[in-house]
Amino acid sequence: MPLPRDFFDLPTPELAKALLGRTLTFGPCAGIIVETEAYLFRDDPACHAGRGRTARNAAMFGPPGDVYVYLIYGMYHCLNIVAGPKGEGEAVLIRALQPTEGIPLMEARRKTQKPENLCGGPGRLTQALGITGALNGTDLFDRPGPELGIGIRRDGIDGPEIQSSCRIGLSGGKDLQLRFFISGNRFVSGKKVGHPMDD
DNA sequence: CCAACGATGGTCT
DNA sequence: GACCATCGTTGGC
Repeated sequence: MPLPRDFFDLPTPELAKALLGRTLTFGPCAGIIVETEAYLFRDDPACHAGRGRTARNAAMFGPPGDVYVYLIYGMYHCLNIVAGPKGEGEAVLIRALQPTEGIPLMEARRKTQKPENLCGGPGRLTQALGITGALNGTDLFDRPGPELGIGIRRDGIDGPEIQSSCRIGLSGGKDLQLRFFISGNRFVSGKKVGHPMDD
């Protein structure tokens, strides 16, 4: 079952937690979301939308459930789900998946067979699923076909135990506890930072 | 195991 | 020209 449109109306940090344990699909590949980060419009120096709308971040100002994809370090794409009230410019970064479907294709794209390295990181999971900037500004609901396009299903891990920590790879906003992940899941990235506080 | 570093290109000042 | 919401490799322990 795809998640309903109003599922994405939760406050952004709540949505970041609610997405954990759900299944992200793209084409023949799928995985369970095990790690996310929230980016807020207010008082968040790391948020791309924080200093106004530009060509790059325009998709962040769309309605919740839209997709925001950007290129980082000239070679990797990062996948976000737009959140918050429309126009606020908030989003949830998808940081890691537990691969469940289309694993041979992921292995070919990632050039590795090590399960933790297929989707364990924001750049890795987009590479494994074949997600590029072409998806920027699309949404999770209007699909070209039943098994095409990007979507999020309800099935996966029920009632996961969630932990939080500071976010990864930032210069500003390090004090905010806006990274969320499923406790003990081996596919979570950045285990160095995994010193969390409970939720 | 882990720290350091370079690749690589779009975006913004 | 500086800055990245990253990752793979390298070289040390």
